[in-house]
Amino acid sequence: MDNEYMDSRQNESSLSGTGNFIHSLINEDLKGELNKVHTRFPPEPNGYLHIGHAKSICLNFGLAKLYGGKCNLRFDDTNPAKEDTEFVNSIEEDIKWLGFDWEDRLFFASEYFEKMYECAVLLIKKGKAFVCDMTAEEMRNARGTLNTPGTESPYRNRSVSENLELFERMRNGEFKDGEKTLRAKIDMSSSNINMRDPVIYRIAHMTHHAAGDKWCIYPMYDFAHPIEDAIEEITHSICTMEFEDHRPLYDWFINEIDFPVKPRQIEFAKLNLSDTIMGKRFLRALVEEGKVDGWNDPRLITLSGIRRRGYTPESIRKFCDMIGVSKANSVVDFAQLEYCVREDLKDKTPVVMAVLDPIKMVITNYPEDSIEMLEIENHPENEQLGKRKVPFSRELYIERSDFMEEPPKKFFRLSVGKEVRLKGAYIVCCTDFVKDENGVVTEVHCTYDPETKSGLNSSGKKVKGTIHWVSVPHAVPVKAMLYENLTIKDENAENGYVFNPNSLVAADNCMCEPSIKGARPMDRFQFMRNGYFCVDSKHSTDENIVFNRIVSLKSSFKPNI
RNA sequence: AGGGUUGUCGCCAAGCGGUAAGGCACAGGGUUUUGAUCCCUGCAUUCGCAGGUUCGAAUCCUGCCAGCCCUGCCA
Repeated sequence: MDNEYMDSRQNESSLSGTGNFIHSLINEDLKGELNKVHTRFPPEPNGYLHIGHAKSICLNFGLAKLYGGKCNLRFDDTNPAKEDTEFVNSIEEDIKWLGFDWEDRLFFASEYFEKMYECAVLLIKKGKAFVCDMTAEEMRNARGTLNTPGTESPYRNRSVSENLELFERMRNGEFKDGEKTLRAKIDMSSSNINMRDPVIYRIAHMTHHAAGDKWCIYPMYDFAHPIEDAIEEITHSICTMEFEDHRPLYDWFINEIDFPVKPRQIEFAKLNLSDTIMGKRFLRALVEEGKVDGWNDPRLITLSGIRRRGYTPESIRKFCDMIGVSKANSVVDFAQLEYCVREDLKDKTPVVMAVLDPIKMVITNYPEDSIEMLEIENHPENEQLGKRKVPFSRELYIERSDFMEEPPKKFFRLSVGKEVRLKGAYIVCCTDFVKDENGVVTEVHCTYDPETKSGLNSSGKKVKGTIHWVSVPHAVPVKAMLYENLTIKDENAENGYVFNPNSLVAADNCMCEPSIKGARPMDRFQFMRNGYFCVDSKHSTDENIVFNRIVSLKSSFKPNI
């Protein structure tokens, strides 16, 4: 490696802040024989990607970028029972959306089946693998336990030629599923159960999503993965902690098959998010029971769900960057993810006024038929976002929560006798209000001060609160989907959580200023004081716009004090 | 006859024998026509616990303790 390369690498490294333990390992490797970094993201196409996968994607592609190397996308499709082309498509889409590019390096483990078969034959010839006739149950019983050694298979000492013949017959479909397996011959008394003569090939008469019916024997992960890595000349094979015990096996195959390049497996802790379940089984159940709106329900932490919710790829990358990489199993606070979207959205998202829970405000001293078109900036700081005209009239919708009959101290909004500014318009003073027979406030009456017009305030009046509003005759009704945690804690539940039936609240009467007309799916807005919203890509139409709340705004307002 | 691995602030996380970075959260204060943003300020005399080595230990040694993973023909 030349010095120039080293220098640029270190500069990049220092730019990205403090490193993690994987950087240290790679740096050490680079001081030795190794002169390149080549990683891979190897999903099994058996489901949808979630934010935990994003961590791995950012790690693998990020490492490649940092070290001027490459990262492959490889589908680890060695088990036809679980895999489907539908998932390879969604996975590719999710990775692209996240902003990563595998260029021309899209691979499938199934492309290597012939090579893997040859490797198995090689092991047999070396006397390091044998065909076993034990049933799954027999094998389980012979495996021993965590505290006791296993016992050797009675078929362990078959001759090389018999093993060769039997293995070929396995491939030719002469045996039924489960009738025979190919096993590595290692050590039945190893304290590492993965080393107790693990199965490396099983029989499965099944159509493979990519290979079709070409094969009826399929390699196991432990055997296939090191071979896949070696074929692609992966230098650092990064996986999650639960594979730590498999590393000796990984190395065993690499050494026995004697690949010229020796990829190194490194394990890191997978992501856990507070109050969130990543498990496929849990998610699948919600989808199948119809409790959520498909795999891309905006409450789900699948990448497709999070995307539909309105999270940006930048925010996910920032998040993955921020949480770091270590071996300690940990739970990241969801607030950290929310911080990342707000951070990404705050400077580039136009602000509009929308009232989630409207009550009518009547400005009693404002002329009946008058309409003013007020010019309001689209963003308080980012002038590039321009301005827009917003109609103002005698009757407005305001947020129900912006009026209180009996306000607590430090309530900066409306109550009788109190003043607020209507954003971009006038300061109004509440004079009285109307209640229905149930005691529910239905209307708030105010008077406005013409001297206080936005930008032209000659009254010298200052007011503590500014609220948003929408002109009644111009209001565009929209639907706003407000989300809470998908799950709630329940000690009796299998994984400590159950579905939260209140995780979705639809604000059906949401009233929006007319500039919202024409909003397209995936357009994002800040609804002033209410949070960031994104036009739903599934249900929104030109006539009936549906919004998902991505995240609320932070608030230091403490009611009830 | 178990093995592997982890333990640094409420939550992430640097730290690699020279006297505890940073972010999130939280709390105060300032600016503000979003109770937002922005800007200050505060937030671990201590690193799972107990010993030891050392002038000096979160870092090295010994012994405990706790969490997580492993007995699929899943990945």
